[in-house]
Amino acid sequence: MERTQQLLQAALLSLIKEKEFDDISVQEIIDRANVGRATFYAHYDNKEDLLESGFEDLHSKLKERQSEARARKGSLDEQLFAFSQHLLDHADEHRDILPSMVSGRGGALIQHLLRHLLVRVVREDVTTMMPKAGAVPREAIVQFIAGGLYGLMMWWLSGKRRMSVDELDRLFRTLAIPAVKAAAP
Amino acid sequence: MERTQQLLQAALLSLIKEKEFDDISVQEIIDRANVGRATFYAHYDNKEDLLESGFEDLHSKLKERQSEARARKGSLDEQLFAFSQHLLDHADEHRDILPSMVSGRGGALIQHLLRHLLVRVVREDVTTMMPKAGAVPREAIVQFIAGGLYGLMMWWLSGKRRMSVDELDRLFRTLAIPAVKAAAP
Amino acid sequence: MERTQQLLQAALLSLIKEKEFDDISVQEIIDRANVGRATFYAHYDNKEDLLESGFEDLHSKLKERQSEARARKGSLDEQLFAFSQHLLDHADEHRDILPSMVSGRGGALIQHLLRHLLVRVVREDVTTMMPKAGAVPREAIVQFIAGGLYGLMMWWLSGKRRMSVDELDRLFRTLAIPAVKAAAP
Amino acid sequence: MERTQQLLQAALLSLIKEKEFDDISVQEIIDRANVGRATFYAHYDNKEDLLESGFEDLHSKLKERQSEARARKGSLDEQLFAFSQHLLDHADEHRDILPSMVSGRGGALIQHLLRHLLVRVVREDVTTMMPKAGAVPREAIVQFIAGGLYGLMMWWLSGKRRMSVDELDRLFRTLAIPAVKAAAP
DNA sequence: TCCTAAGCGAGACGGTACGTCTTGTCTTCCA
DNA sequence: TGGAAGACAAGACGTACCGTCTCGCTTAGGA
Repeated sequence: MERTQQLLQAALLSLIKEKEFDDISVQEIIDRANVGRATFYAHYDNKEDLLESGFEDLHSKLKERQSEARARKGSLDEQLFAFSQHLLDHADEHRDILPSMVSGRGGALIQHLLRHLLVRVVREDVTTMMPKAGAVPREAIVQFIAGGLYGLMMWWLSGKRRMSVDELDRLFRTLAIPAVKAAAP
Repeated sequence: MERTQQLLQAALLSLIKEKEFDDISVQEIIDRANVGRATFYAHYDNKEDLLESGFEDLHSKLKERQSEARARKGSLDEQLFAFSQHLLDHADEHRDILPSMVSGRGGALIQHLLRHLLVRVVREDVTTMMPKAGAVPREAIVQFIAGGLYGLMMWWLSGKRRMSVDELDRLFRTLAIPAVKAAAP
Repeated sequence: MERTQQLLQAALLSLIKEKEFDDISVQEIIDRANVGRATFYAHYDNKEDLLESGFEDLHSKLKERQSEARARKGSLDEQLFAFSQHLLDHADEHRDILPSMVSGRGGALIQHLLRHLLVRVVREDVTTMMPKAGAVPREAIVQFIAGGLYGLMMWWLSGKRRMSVDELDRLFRTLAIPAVKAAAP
Repeated sequence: MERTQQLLQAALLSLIKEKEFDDISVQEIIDRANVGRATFYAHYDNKEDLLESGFEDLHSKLKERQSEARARKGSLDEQLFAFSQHLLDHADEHRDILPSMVSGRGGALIQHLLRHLLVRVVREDVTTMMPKAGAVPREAIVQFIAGGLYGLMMWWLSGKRRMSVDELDRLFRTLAIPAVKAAAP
């Protein structure tokens, strides 16, 4: 990745920890990244585009780990949703982005992108693990599970009570695996 | 509800079918509603506030129907998530808002509000039907189910293939009820 | 004249005494005038337009005095170029704009506008005083005299040696009146 | 003169016939000249500098012809302003630059440079022909005559009616020589 | 013949101003 | 007296251009 793009990504990330995404201006981003305005627009269409590209990078990283996990042996239940550990770890690390996400005003886009990311990751998992469709369309399962996981994550991250990554992972599997089994026996 | 507020709500609704929420300016809303600028700001803080108030109204309506449904006898499975029919009906009616929602740019806030609405509705249901918490925190179930329903709805509404309200309702229950049962036996 | 326009005119005038016209940004003008950016552009196309409007106002004022002067009796020589006194007085008052005019960079436009102003004023005078054209086209006389006056003024204003308005006026008439007489006997 | 400088001069000249000077960007100049950006700035400070250098070259050329003309015998009236023929010829050749000069916006700088050129040329002439100052300061005469000539030229060049170089030259002398005589008998 | 150095094209970059747009406040004026 | 009309200050937006800078490529002269 280019130096400039890294600088911009980092600047946005650091700003997002301070205020809502909508309240961040392009000027602030480029000031913090020490980058010219034109340069910013040479790389990204607007700040939304910059944010999106960050999620894109995360997606690539997750996808990679996913294949690695699948390469390792294990029971079906273990292989299913093997990405969740890495994902939740990552989320845990970036907990301080949370304030920017809870509010509907500035966080809406971030939430949308996160959900979109989850859908794609879950889809890749479900597609691989359950090659043939059952009574319930596979995409319906994907959307349900991804949505459920998203709900859990938002609740977990914004919860006052501290819950470990493992605990949440277990919760997720407790809820998700029966749903999958019921839909595709 | 006041005449002015109705005019504004209607104007926004009609505009939302034409373009994304973010691309709608206050000026356009008040022009279409034949309302003065100052009057708009007398009733709402900003256009987000106006949008939110629409969801608030919807919530009240759903809540009402929910209690009615619960008053009627029926199996536990029938009583659980009894709101889904009404909700999906409503969504089906407003299918034309969809284009405004799929895009991340302008639809993010609408999506956020819809999800928030679902969480509250599901929470009311789960709280009533399952008074005591089990191994899985009740709120986790709520968030998982609401998120899953949200995912299903987005998929259903934007799907090319036309699927009836009943069909989707059945899908939802197939996926959700096993999850709940697994979490709170 | 509107309050806003006056504020903007005054702000520009005051800035022009500090730096060259080209180095003044719209932002500086509106800051000093305590006016919003949009308001500026509602009244003027750009800063050049604002500058031009100032010269337009000056032209109106000069034209008025010109008719008054012509109403009074006097020899032909006295009536010819009767505006010069007022004009030079005005220029003398705004001597501090000079630094902005000498440089070719920022002053070019101001000089152009001043010359244009002189042409119009001289034309009105010559047209009135010499109704019928001679061997030399009347417009040629106008352009020659206006250009000459312009040259004299620039020299006078930027001259180190202080010369009174009256002295310059006499110089101008010494040079201009023979030229006119030679062209239109 | 270096090849690069010639290319740049030519590019600017050709562009100036198409649009106003202010609307020409450095990028356009170097594109047309097939020259790198850095190379441009190695030779000139900015596009104004490039334009100015063109006038500088013209000045040298005129000065040369001026001395030649003075070397030839002739009446005083013939020797005075002997440069005018060559100057007007040159202007006539470059008539197509005119549109760029009439507008105040982009033409202001060109006009300024032209006037500056005329002042210098006239000054050299007057200084040589009238060594001792009279009642009217010699510089005042220079400025008046140069300004007048400038006015005449602008009128001539932008006039719809086609007038020959000789005709204009005669007009100029008709107006200028009496003025000089009146000032310095 | 090789090698260094200068001159140049290409173009990325930080910076700045532009003119447009929308926001939320405030004032005016009409019904 | 309430609300439509709209003027306004504030400020972000995306675009355009500037002048600086760093790359390689080319080309010519000296070793």
